[in-house]
Amino acid sequence: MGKIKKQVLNDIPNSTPWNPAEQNNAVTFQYQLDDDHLQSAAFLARSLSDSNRLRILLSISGGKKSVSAIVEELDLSQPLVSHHLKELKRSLLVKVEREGPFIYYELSDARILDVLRILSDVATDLLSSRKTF
Amino acid sequence: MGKIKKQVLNDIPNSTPWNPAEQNNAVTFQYQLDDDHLQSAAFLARSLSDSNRLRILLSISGGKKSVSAIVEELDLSQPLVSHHLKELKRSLLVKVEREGPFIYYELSDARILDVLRILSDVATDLLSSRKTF
DNA sequence: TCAGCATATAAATAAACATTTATATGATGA
DNA sequence: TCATCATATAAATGTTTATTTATATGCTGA
Repeated sequence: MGKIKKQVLNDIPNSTPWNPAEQNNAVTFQYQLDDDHLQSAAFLARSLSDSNRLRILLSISGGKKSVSAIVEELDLSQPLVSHHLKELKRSLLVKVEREGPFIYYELSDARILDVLRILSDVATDLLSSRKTF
Repeated sequence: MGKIKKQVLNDIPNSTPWNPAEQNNAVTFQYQLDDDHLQSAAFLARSLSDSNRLRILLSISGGKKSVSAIVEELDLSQPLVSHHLKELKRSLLVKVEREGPFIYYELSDARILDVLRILSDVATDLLSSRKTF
């Protein structure tokens, strides 16, 4: 079954020293996640909490795309795509670039894909081993 | 007004097999993230989108804790903690265990901590040029 | 049985959110 | 300039959500 490669997590840049420890197939970090960090994480998680937004993010993860290209590819209405792009811009998850009448959007940090991969894996595992509930 | 059944993680279809073929060459992706997986990821992300819920998750990430212990530690009202724990249980992110009058909750998958770490790091980097979102 | 503690649930409220429909803004070429 | 395409914004709507207050349920010892 699919597990994300560990070196993806090891590649995470950070300025704090850390001691990884194995637990449940995950690298647990022992440096602190204070309330401010949790609030930032919650804010970004909120941006990732809509599946249409995730479809958009994935669509622009391989390179910049115009709004109309996204609209056609995902079969969503143009105002809806613009709305979600605005939200994603607010959370700095996309880079914007104008070229003539076109406006191009692009995923600003590829680690978001790692997050989505982990969440998807976790969901799969939780659903297959839900013996507890 | 027609009541719509609240979505639980189990409701999300996960029967689509992994596709070992690679098509997204931007990042080290091993499997396809199809719409079902994105929906699962969005569902879990939604559970992580509240900072009080993240504080609770972090609080029970090192081992099981009773509701009252969480309440005291985080200085939140008991109904609020119970409410959030119910949401976390709905998304299978916590394990529950009764012991006499006490009910213990525990993080069910440590990879969630990796997700929070990454999100926090990404937020820090994205915000490096400003103060808040 | 009852009292008391631990936890869950219900009800109410205000805010946030996703989506649709309609309209506005802005760039480009004729 | 005008017409048209690309995108953004506004308004409206129904839904979800976080939180508070109040009450109910469940367990245990006396």
